Amino acid sequence: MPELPEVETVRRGLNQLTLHKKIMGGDVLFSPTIAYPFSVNKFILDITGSAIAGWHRRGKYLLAELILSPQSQWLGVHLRMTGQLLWVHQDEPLQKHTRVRLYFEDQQELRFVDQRKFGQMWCVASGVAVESTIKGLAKLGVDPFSPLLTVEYLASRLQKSRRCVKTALLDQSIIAGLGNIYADEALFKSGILPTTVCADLQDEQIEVLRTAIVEVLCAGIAAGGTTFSNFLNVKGINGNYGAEAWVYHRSGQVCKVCGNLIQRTKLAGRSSYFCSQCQN
DNA sequence: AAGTTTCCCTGATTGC
DNA sequence: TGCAATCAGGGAAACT
Repeated sequence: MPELPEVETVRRGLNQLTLHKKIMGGDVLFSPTIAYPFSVNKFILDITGSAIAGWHRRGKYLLAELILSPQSQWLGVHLRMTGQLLWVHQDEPLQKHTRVRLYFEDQQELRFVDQRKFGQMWCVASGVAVESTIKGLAKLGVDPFSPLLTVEYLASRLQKSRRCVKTALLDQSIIAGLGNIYADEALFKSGILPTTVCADLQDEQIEVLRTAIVEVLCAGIAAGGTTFSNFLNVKGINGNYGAEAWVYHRSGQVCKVCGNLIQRTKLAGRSSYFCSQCQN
């Protein structure tokens, strides 16, 4: 499940490998992957001939600036649960769940592989704001690495809410980029139970939580993403974060800090892992 | 209106 | 052994 660190890992890889490369054409093997424009043929037509000026990230969205002189447009990608972007030679045998192929010069290819078919791509026409085509972007809250993620901001978003803090952390309209793994890890590092009601959090706890969020995301990026969920970077290499997890996916195993057994509960339909001794 | 549930999907795992 | 039920989860839509 690609979260911010995994998406950031992919972004950096794409910026190393695809910069200034020109799209010569493409094939869509599963049309629902293309969210916009509604015609798959128009999508391929629109992007063909343009060159990649750079990859950006907003939350878990990837945005490539495409230059088709003198115009520039945007290619948006969301990996959702199982999406992968792989930079391969066109002769590379197709992966089982290949959904979209973008052909570049020199027989190179950017391949979108996505087992569960939740991933999406958009081509946003030049002169159009990306948020108006990629609706999810308009709803995103602050980036965890932005100076806008202050204790005051978090307090203002949390203090009125009766939701569990874990559920709030997964809400992309508050903080953009956290998912189930790093939310659990951040709560563990903060010593806060996932079931804690947002409104009950003290300012000191919010400060600890804010710091922990930034720390776990930085650790995830430094490790090149998590090993969970078939995550691969653009070169097809798995990340290293899994072995470092304090609580995620460790129910029944001993807490690395206190030796207690890690527990699991379900909040808003998502598994939450925690240590009832370290978190309270 | 805020908060919860459902849905989309496939492969691995669990249970009878 | 074999098949069916369950689980996994990002985000949007449908619901309460």
